[in-house]
Amino acid sequence: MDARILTIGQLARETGTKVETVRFYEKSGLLPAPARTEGNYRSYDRTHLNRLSFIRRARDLGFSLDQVRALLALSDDREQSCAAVNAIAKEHRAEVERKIADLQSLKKELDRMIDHCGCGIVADCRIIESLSPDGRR
Amino acid sequence: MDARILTIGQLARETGTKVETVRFYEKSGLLPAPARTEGNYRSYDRTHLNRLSFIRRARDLGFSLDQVRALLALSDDREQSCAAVNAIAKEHRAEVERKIADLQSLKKELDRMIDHCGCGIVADCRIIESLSPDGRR
DNA sequence: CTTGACCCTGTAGTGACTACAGGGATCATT
DNA sequence: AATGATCCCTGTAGTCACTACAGGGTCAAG
Repeated sequence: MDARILTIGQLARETGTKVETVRFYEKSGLLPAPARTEGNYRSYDRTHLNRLSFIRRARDLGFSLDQVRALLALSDDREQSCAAVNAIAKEHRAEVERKIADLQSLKKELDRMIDHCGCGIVADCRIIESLSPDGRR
Repeated sequence: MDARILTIGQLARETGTKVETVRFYEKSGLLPAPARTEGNYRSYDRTHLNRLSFIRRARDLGFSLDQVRALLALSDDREQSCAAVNAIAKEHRAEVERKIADLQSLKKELDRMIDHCGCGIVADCRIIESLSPDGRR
């Protein structure tokens, strides 16, 4: 067992996290509260480092904190079927796909607005016009 | 001038907005505070209806409230050049493009994870593995 | 001892809403 | 006039995932 002990600042730096965020995760129940030094400093070991890395990785992939929470619980039970893991990941992927579709549709509308803007004065502005009810203001 | 007067509920329904959101926009300074009835109900006219429609439309297109605020100010000055309007819209479009690219990259990673998941038990789960530091837990 | 960096807890803010709570107003019906 | 349903009011707090202080303590090096 790696006996390396880390302060919160060290843990944060190693995982590309802010100190405040680490404390937030602890408060949120995602990261277990660590032992403390005599000076009341948090004292992290490799277990915490691994867990925080997992959390950050999942967050970077856009999983919500609740999804991360569920994934962590699942990953703690190694004999469990990974069907639930799969389901979470697939639902998340579906959501990402929806967001992409929404944004692409949105971009098309913005393209239309911008490409039709002759850019003279506001009174003749096609962007303002298309934001206005009935294109009449 | 259309003399039609609307309550907040009517205004909200006509613009697909929640009553609370209308009050929020008023508090945020986006929508001017309307006259009041003797019973202290808000009393909206067509000007407000037009303005709220503009706000909703811009919000639907993903403009931030500050961007909407700027667009409203620009649209109130009809002799002004619409270069500033154009700039706001283009910046927003660029942001949407960035988001799309991010999400597409993210989706690729999720695809990779999910497609490699044999889905047996957690100990062999490729999703959990790819979330874990060094793929070793 | 001093200094600078880090740590602690608690609180509040971000952006854009959203949801109460408690109480008043309005309208239609009886 | 009473009643019930619906709407309105203000104020407060919550959502999500952080983020940024404020005020004070700890640690290590000089």
